[in-house]
Amino acid sequence: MKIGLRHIRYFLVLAEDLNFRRASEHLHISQPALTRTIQHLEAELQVTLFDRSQNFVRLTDAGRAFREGGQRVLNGVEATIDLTRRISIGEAGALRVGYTDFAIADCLPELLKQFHQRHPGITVRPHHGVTAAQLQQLRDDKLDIGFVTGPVRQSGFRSRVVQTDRPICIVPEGHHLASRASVALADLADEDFVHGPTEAWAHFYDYLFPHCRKAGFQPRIVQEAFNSVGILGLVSCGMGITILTESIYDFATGGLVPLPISDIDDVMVTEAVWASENLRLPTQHFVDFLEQSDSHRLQGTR
Amino acid sequence: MKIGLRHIRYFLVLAEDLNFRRASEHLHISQPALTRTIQHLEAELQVTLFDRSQNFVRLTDAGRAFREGGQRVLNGVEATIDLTRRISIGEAGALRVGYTDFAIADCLPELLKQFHQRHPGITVRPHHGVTAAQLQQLRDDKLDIGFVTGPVRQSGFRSRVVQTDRPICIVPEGHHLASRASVALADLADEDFVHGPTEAWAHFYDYLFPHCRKAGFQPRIVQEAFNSVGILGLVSCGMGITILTESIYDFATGGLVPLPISDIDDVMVTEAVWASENLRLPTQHFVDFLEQSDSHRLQGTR
DNA sequence: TTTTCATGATACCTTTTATGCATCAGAAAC
DNA sequence: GTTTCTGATGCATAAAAGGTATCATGAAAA
Repeated sequence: MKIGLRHIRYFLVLAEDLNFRRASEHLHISQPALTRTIQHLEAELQVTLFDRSQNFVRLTDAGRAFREGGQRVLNGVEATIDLTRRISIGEAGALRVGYTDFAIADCLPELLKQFHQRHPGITVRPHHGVTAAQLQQLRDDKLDIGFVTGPVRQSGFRSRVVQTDRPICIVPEGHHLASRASVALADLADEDFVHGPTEAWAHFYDYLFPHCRKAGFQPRIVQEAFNSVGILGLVSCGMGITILTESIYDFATGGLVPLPISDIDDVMVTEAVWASENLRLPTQHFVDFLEQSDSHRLQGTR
Repeated sequence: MKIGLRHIRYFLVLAEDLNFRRASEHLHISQPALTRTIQHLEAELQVTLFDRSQNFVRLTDAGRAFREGGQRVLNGVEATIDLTRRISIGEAGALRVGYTDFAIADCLPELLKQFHQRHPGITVRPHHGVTAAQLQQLRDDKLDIGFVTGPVRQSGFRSRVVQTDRPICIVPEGHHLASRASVALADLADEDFVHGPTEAWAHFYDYLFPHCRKAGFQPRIVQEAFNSVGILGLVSCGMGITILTESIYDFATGGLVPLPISDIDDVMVTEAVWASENLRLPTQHFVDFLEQSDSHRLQGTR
């Protein structure tokens, strides 16, 4: 015969009462049933857990150890059952959220904060990644929600615009354009550009380069940085100029001048994107949350 | 029906195999028995743990959580059973050891180190206390073994001499006796003495004062310190002289001069003392250990 | 297509385990 | 003494777990 939770439950009540009859009443079983269960437990352990006499019952040293361990076990079982139930109804769980530099710089912090308030049991696990990487991770079920540079129109995904950014030109202090109130794209034709990694940033440049072509030039890339912070750093030390978004610029530490671009009318969108089917419950909750929050605060914050 | 360890064991094997038939073979039960056990588990939890199809079985998110928790529970049960068994045969446990300043200054560290080598599963819990306090704690079953200033001849206790100390006189550097090679007790009759707390140190002064009386004087106490370190401190800053043991003097930081006392022949004994009956297993092991170690290194080390 | 094979679920019966009732044996209280 | 606690035991019953045979379904083979 094997030890089961029943033995531990009975044992703990008896260890509390130190009286077979009273413990059996608390357990709503007969006294002989309790006596035999404890006997079986002791036989299986090959350990005497209680010193019995007609006058008193008390724990042995081994019994005390078993009480501590048994209590921990029961607590563990209860906690496990509770967590499992909560996960199954979507009250608890983990949500793997991907984000780009553009998303984390603007809408994401507030969005995640509000989501956490609504679903405090769901742990958000953020993963930084460029758009292409996030889409692949979504396909591989490595990610539940991505925040990417849109628009995303691949099949198998649904998406929702969460943020719009107007691109701005960023030049170092002292640059010959720095005193201008704004620039037109054509003004930048002869400038040196600092650039993000070409492949990884494809989604951003897919948006930007057509505008440059329309203005009659191909940006001259002189430096490639690893990420947006790196780009701003290279610009601030005079390696060239760049085009990014206002929210990214807010992260700059100084030595930079932002210039509106007069002849770009459309905006760069950041979208939340998720698989179109077989959503895990936390993901479904996040999608529902996104759609609800549309009624309150819509799209980009600037 | 309630969840038992059986359900968890079966579940974990199935979560590993993800195949009812193979899992049932690993469990040495029939496939229908496993199917029903898992059904009962899911019904009791009100949670679907496995996605089943004719082609594959896989864990749900909730199932993954239950697997982690269940594994922890089983590990906890196993560890608890193991510890309980080891305690019951005396392989593990706790030993509450009391000690005086005299004991800790000499024999105790080596003794405990050797005991730990022989019984690595037994945790020694040291409790500092003067002789009287330790004897009371032994009576109250707050302590298993005491190391006290002997001799102890109260009924209900057994004891064994573990250390003998020859008292020495300790004077500050520059004291008028400091240049002597040794002193006789009578030489100290007019000195100021620094003293331990009278009541707590009764067992030590019961040993010392009769010698003084025989030499024709009652020590003049000018300062009472809280413990032996305090006594040495007060002596070193010139408040008076004291009589302690050589092993205690080894703890002094400087500014002190030890002087043998020529006319004290007997020694101060430190004894291990324990209750004479109903010993806990760790205590019994320690007593056995003490009696064995007598054959190797006997009594005091100096 | 049809057949075969492997899967998990069910039905039915047997075995094992747990429980309750009645009772015993020993110590303490009266 | 007698009563009244205590925990333990014997026996019958109920509940749980297990085994065998079989079903339904979908994938792979013929």
